[in-house]
Amino acid sequence: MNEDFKEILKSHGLKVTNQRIVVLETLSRHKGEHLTPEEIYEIVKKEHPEIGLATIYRTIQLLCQLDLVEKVVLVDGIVRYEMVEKQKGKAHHHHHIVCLDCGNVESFEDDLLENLEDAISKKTGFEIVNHEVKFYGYCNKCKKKHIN
Amino acid sequence: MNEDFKEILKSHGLKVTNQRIVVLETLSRHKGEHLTPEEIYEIVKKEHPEIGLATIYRTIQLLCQLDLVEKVVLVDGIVRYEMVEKQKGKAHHHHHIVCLDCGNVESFEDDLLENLEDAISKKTGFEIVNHEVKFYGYCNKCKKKHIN
DNA sequence: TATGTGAGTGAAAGAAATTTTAATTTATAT
DNA sequence: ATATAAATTAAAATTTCTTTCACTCACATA
Repeated sequence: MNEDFKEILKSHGLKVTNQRIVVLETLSRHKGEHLTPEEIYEIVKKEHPEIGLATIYRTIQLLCQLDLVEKVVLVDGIVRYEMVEKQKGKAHHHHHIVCLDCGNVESFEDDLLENLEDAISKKTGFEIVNHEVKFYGYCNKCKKKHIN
Repeated sequence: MNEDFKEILKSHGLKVTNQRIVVLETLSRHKGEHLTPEEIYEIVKKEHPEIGLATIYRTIQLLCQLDLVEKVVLVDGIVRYEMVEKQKGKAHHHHHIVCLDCGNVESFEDDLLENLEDAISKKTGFEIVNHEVKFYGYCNKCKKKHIN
């Protein structure tokens, strides 16, 4: 999986640097979480204080372009990143559900909307290539607090 | 409709200031558009150069809290605002379709997802209060360019 | 295995977007 | 009319992200 990454970099004519490996490994150790660039920086800094914030920004941008990492922007406007989990080399479609109280972001899978694209496409004349769904609500923990 | 706004402000214990009226009227004259704070500022400045950018920011935040204006954040991370169009006092649910080429944002109505909330709710344990759907693609104009 | 070259990096400066501060003005209740 | 609390202005500060530039390192080639 680390070797795969090296291959991906090479096949794009990019250099295999320690910084890139460290950032990807960090995100890999935090699968399912949605981290801000600053948070990624703080985690990386513990083991590699020599890696600068600018490199974190450049690297996550690169990882996004390589489709290894996904950028997530919620209504709060805060930019977060999450590791793309691939199955058989293909990333599966997933969406986000956000707790309005604790801010926790969970992912869930969904194929229900694929056929909706056609309908919207006909209606609007757009050629649709992607879609994004976010649900906002209260998670199990916060739901209880919320009632009181 | 202007009077309505004054009433809303008063009923929330807020003062009816010229700046607030100007900002709301400006957004009202640009229904269906999705403007950045800076764009709103530029439009307002033409008629009212004395109104500062900070006031624009504060006012649109206020208008959001009053549910008169909706904040829209796309994957580009740029924050835009649009006037909420109400029918019989109730805002109807709508979503966005974004052209990846020209950046144009269109709104469209949708009630197809209402029942989806229940399904997702059961699946995740979240109490869902809202959802947001964005489609990304190429609009009619750009579609043609895109093929070539 | 040594070496040249350009891609990548780090630190700092720079931008861009938004918020805060503090002095002043204004809406509105009395 | 006047007091006063809220709102505004302009500037400074903050936050978030990007660019610059000198330096370093990965790696293709010899």
